[in-house]
Amino acid sequence: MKVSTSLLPREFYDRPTLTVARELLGAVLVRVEGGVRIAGRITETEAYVGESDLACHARAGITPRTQIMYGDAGRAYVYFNYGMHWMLNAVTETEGFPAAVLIRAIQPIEGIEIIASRRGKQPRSKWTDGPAKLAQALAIDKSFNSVDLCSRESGLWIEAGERVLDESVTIGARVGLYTVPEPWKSMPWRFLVKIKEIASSG
DNA sequence: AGCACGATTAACT
DNA sequence: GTTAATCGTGCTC
Repeated sequence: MKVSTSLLPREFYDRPTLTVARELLGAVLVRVEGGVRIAGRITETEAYVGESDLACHARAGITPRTQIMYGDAGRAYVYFNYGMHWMLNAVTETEGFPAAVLIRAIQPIEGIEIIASRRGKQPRSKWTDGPAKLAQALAIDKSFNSVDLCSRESGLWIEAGERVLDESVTIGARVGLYTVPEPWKSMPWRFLVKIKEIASSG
């Protein structure tokens, strides 16, 4: 096992959001809870870019909820949805420009027992294959909003992982945007590692 | 102060 | 394929 630090630096996030969303595939989301590591390889992301993107929460401008997206890159934007689900995003781009990458799915690597205890009612393949599922598996909630993902202090960060080849990546329209108008609804800003790759590597 | 809605999931048919 | 669950947020009154 790799022991040396491979924490993704702030410069990684301070780039165009689509680039960050693409390159986060294969990176490792890490959560330390009571000294125990829970980690997973990121397999699906979506980009939400600026006030003009009507699917992005920042379409409403700066509010108490969205101000984190206007801040420095590399922080976590965690918000509540549908009355019961937490979603984890990584803030991207230069301070002042609101954008973030939604982390939609991971492939469990470490802390399997803990993930199983939280998600065990479901088949293993469904433990962390949705944004709210991985948040539940890693015990991520409102208390993680605005924490710095470029530091290990908060117990939540992202490490560099194996590079995912373009031929293993599927790009498509973001999902769940039922009432978002075109062209935003169909923007190909969703990135996922092909199922075949997930199955063969895990 | 009140209200409609949502970057979803799980349990139905 | 359909739908209920459930509450923070932002907009309207």
